[in-house]
Amino acid sequence: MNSAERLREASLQRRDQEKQELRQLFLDTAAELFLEQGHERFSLRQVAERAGYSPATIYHYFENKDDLLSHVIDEGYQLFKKQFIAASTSTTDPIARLIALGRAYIDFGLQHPIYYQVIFMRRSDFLMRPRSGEQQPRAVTFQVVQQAIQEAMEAGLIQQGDAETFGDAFWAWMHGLVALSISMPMFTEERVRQVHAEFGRFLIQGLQPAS
Amino acid sequence: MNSAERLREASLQRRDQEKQELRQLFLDTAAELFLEQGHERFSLRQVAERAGYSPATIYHYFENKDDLLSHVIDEGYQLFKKQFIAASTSTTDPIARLIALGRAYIDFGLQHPIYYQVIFMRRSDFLMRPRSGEQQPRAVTFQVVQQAIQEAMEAGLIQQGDAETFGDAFWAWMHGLVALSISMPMFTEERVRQVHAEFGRFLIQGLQPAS
DNA sequence: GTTAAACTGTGAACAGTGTTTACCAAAACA
DNA sequence: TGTTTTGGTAAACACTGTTCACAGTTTAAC
Repeated sequence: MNSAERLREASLQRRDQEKQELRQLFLDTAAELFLEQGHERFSLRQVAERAGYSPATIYHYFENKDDLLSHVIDEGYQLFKKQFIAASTSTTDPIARLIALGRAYIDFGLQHPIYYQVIFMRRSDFLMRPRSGEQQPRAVTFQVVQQAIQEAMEAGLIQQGDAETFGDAFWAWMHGLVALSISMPMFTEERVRQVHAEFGRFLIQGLQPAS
Repeated sequence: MNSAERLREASLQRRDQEKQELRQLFLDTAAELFLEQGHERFSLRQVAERAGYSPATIYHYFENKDDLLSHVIDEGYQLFKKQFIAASTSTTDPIARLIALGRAYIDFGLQHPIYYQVIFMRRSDFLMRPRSGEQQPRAVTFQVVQQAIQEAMEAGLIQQGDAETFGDAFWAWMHGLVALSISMPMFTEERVRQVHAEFGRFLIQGLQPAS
């Protein structure tokens, strides 16, 4: 490889990096604006203005508004995934794991309501249509839950039954709490935690195997 | 009252009725369009066009888009209320009543997803801010639930506890099922009913008083 | 009966939105 | 040195909710 070729390659690389940097700038600005304004007010033109570019420029880096938004949402989902997986690996006891998963789920919803809202309430289609070869979210969020349930059943810690149905029930219960807290101002964080704690007992009690 | 006065009054009445009729036309057209297009696409200008009037005319009958929409939502809420109250009065047994209320709640959500979505997921503020002297929705939907819970507790049918917390848990559970079915296509009506039926048993079991 | 006031509806405009297209300057290539 | 590709943009299009000045009509007052 001669000098001219090396120069050419370096130039290409630099250009490519600059392109990636601008793309990242749009992504960061979009995420910032999205978390500031929420899903409803989030506007492409505002992203462009804040980033210091014309609205049309964004279309050279993203297909359209949905495309840009889906990447922002993905950041939120990765955050959720990380916290959820961390809770899953925090213990080996199936029951303790289920409790930890429930807590992690609710924690995420309460700490990142805007992300939660868009991921699980408004634009769930972004998660349902698998992106970049990944599996569906149901896989990661509820494979882990279902696995814990399965283990608990096999260990005789809870009643026998269909693990998938149990998993969906688990999801519905957690989602109900978080979604209500987001939609209804009266449903404060404190209230959610109290209902969750108090009623979790009855659930566990009802799930105990007949002795 | 002489002839001239009577004529004047009749004329006034006619004008007033025409005004009410046009207002109702806007309301009907809006409800129709809303149920057709959903909350996101619902547009004032489309309502105007379909009703055969200029967009500006609507502003003589409603404050703004939100005002018009809130009246549409109210129709949906009245429907919900009717079905919910009907379920409540269908039996005197507290446990049976709770089960009937749960079923009615889920039925409404599955049969009127667009109304449910806007009432309980997107624009809950419309219900929270009391309109036309009515009480808050929490009152009607969950007074009835709380009452049944209270009765069940007093009759010794379920464990003692805070009826409000029990009511919120009931709500969260039902809302979780319905909200997931609306957000996640995989959560079919069939699946919701199955999870509801299967898991209701465990809930009831867990709530049974220690014997 | 004439005049003034109130009512009813509208066209046009404003400030937004997402998106497309033609164009321009600068860089890369031949 | 042309020539071609690239990165960015202004302008336009088709929408949105909302406001406002302005008509035509109906009512009220003198």
